[in-house]
Amino acid sequence: MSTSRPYHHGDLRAALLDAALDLLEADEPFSLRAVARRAGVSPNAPYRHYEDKEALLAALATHGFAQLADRLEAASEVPDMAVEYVAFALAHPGLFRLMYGRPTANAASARTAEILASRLAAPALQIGAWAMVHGLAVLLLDGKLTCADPAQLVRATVSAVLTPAARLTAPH
Amino acid sequence: MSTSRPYHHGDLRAALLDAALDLLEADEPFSLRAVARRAGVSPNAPYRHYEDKEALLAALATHGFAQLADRLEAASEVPDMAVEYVAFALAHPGLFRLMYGRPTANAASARTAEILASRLAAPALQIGAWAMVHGLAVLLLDGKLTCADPAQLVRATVSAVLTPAARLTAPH
DNA sequence: TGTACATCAGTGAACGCGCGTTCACTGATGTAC
DNA sequence: TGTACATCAGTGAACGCGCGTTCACTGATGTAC
Repeated sequence: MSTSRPYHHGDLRAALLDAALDLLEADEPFSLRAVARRAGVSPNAPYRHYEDKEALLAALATHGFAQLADRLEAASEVPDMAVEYVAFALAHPGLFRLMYGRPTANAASARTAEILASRLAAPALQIGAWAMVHGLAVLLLDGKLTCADPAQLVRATVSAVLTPAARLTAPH
Repeated sequence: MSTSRPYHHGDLRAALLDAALDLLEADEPFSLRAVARRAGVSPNAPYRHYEDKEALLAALATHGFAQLADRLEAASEVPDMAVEYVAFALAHPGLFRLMYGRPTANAASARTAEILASRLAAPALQIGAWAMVHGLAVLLLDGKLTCADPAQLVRATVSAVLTPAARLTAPH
């Protein structure tokens, strides 16, 4: 990668993904043109690598879900997973919203749900835990809940609500 | 209100709110122009009644929160409130998203949170309950959870997760 | 090793679109005398 | 009761904008002979 930009980019496909993530991170208005602009490329260069805007969005969502699933998998206990989930949302608000705000990419989200579920016995508990953690994330993102230390809030909430419930259905 | 539309509308302010709600209900792309169109009025007629698009959105959000709070207040038990909350979101997806997806209107949302909270003792429980119910609503709206009978799902989840936890902190 | 040429990955200009908003206007209403 | 006039609530045309996408193109790359 010399300093004088060559005509051919090298790996524009990846660069576009990065640029798009940057854009989401910066909370700037998202558009295909803006992505191209940030990648330092003409407005229609992306069409060499993604069929249309939708295709780029889908790639972003898939990427996001993979990252989230990795973080969740690395956490062994339910409270840690909850903290990771919310931390991911707060660290990448634009990406998180993108991931959940679109009809497709359910295959990508399935792994996330599975991982979360694998730590809890009863199905109703799995759904409840996911919903609660997701609700915390969304309410924090939207400013309906404010909190200086979100991780602490998540731990407190999980231990007040979830752990006793989980205990009731766990084998003793 | 004669059949031949008079030059003066009569109550365009309210009609615009209705048109906007219709538009949200119909899940059509929301714009000030679309609202005016649906109200049968020229593109800039709304400016007689709302300072700008933002002002109309704020009025919609306030209206939505008032309606939601009324429904919650009418429910006396926590599980019923949870069902109402989710039912409202599913019945008015566009409005619900609008309500929560904007920085302002926190005063309007406060009443909702208070009502939800007033039924539970510990603060962590209040937050957890709200988060879980909100999470269920959002996941259902976004198609990440699918369910033939959402009300049943909400009841099952609440009774599996929330009630035991509430019992643990309630005075006996 | 050298050259012809197909292929690939970019450019830059242009399209049509709907948007929020502003402008100058006009028809209807209601109040003062 | 009748009229002049200020005020109000609409109209219709126009603005500048950024968007997604298409078009015809061109510079760079790599392969066949």
